[in-house]
Amino acid sequence: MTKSLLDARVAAIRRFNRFYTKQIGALQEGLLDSEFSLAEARVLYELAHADGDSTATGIGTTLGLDAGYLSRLLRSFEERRLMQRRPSSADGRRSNLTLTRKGRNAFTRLDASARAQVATWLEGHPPADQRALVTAMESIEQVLASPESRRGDVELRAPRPGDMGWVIQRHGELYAEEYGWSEHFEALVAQIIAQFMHEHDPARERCWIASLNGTRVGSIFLVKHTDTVARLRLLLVEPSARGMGVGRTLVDACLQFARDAGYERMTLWTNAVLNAARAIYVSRGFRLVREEAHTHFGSEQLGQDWELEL
Amino acid sequence: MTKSLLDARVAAIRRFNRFYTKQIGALQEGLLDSEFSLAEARVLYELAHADGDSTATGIGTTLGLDAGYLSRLLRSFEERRLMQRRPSSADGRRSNLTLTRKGRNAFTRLDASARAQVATWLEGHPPADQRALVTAMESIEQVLASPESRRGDVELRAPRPGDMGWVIQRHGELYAEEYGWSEHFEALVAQIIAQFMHEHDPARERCWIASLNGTRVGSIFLVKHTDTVARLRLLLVEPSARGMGVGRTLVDACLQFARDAGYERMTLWTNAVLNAARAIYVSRGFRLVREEAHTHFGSEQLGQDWELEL
DNA sequence: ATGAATTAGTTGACTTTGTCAACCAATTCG
DNA sequence: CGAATTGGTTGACAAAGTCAACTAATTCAT
Repeated sequence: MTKSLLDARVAAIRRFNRFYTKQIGALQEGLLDSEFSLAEARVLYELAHADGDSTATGIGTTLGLDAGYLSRLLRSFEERRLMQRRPSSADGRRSNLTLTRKGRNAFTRLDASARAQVATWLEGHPPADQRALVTAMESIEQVLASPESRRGDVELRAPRPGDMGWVIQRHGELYAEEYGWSEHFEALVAQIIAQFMHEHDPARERCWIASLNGTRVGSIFLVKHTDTVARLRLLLVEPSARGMGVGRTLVDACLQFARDAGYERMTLWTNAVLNAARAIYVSRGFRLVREEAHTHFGSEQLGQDWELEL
Repeated sequence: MTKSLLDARVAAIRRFNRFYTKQIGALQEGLLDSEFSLAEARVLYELAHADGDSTATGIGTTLGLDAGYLSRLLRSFEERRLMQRRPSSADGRRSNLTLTRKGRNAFTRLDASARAQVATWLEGHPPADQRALVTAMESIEQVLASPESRRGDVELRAPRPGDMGWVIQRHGELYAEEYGWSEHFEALVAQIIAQFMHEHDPARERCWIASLNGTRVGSIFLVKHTDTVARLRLLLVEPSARGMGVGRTLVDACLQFARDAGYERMTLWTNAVLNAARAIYVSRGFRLVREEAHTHFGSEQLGQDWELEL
């Protein structure tokens, strides 16, 4: 990556941090007239959401609080009869922390008022902004969350409004960005999809959209080539979701469906530069049957026909 | 809006706030081994970026700091020879604050190390994630920034890779969401666009994409109906950009182009529910020439043909 | 099995950060 | 002109956070 691009991103992130520091400050003013400080409210939240099996150290590390500070904070909770400690049976040093009924009530009240405050604030923005906001926040969380926790399950589903356009859009953008392909490629994709939407036999032709945590991350189409030969088209996996087996899942869904629909063979056309896709085809038993150079998408490409007996 | 939708959004925002509170905490640990506290660093930033004409109260309100706290903080800056006060000529109560050379140097060092820290952190994420992150952050800022500051200029441009897919996608999503139209509408849009991409005469047919701060916010197409009659199609304005004259700008570009291209008349087909679009057509002199009910998109609609002598 | 190292948690001493009310002096408003 | 407001300072104080030293239970290495 170029230095200037990284610099620009760093600047954008620092700007956002400054901006959101103020934002969070504004939203947390509601705590001022509650009986809890910000740190207390955060701890209370953790206690309420891991009820029974939270320990002081656990809370300390998740919230990044100093052990000493937390210790005093917890003692004050105990003195206010909001929380109880039970010595851990497994480890004599540890205590298990549970909210008392009073503590749970206090949390419920606090939570409700915080929710109401955010709701009021949110209602001051037009619905379209609200949606944009939530989408953007979710995408930030997803990117920054640890790789383990972001491995939500990839789900395959039937297309919904906007999905077909998305497939065209992402094909156009990604192949232009990664391989420099011209607008003729996007035009070809649009042509294929318009044709598919206009008329397809749902019993023998189908499209799947892969989604991860509600975000579109991939697509694949199976269409009829002849009565006995199925054709796989438009396999796409978002860069952000690569290496998670999305492509394999999509191809396997196609194979399964093609077998069930009574096809005897599957064929597909791809290009030699697409290494990741080829690896999947090879692993599923496809064989390369023909290669032909072409320049349909603005540069010299090696088109390939692959086939598989079902 | 339904209650549950608002609730879900509120929950998402609160989750993000908790999440990002930790994130910011982690990123600010770099300050620990500098000579400045977080509050000091923020004030220093403000001083460096409004050099000469910043006042104590101004900084206090932008950063949300208590006047008393800030007063002491500024005195400590003065004692450390980082900053100077000059009494304001306009207002005897005020002082204008300027960083000394030493102060500017200190800021430069601090800024460089903060930037390096963010860069290191950012480089731990794949480029696709970085891009997603920056995009999402910019979109949050844009939504939450004051309405004045977000009125960047709307620009019209020729389509680029992904744009055509985007037009299809947003038509499909928006009309499904706002009017409950079926997938047949997206199919129609895909058909029109596939046709346009496959073959159009750039001298007499054209597409414009409206963009605001680099984000796509609208589209319009002008195609040949007959040699003397132009047809306007696929006028779309993102909800987030409505009320900013995007639609008018797009229609006017079409009218201008059609006149220059030698057309004598312009026609368009729309539906009665689309009030905002109709207002634009009326204001530009279009006349309603025919209405016809249809159910192409899943519900009873009143299709309308409009015309304008150029 | 045992001594060393680590971990969970506490405590005292301390700094930083932030709040509140009272106050002064210059400015603006009616 | 006097009252209200604004920019800024100060004292007193509370909240938030840091650091090092400590105890007791547990784990690890040999």
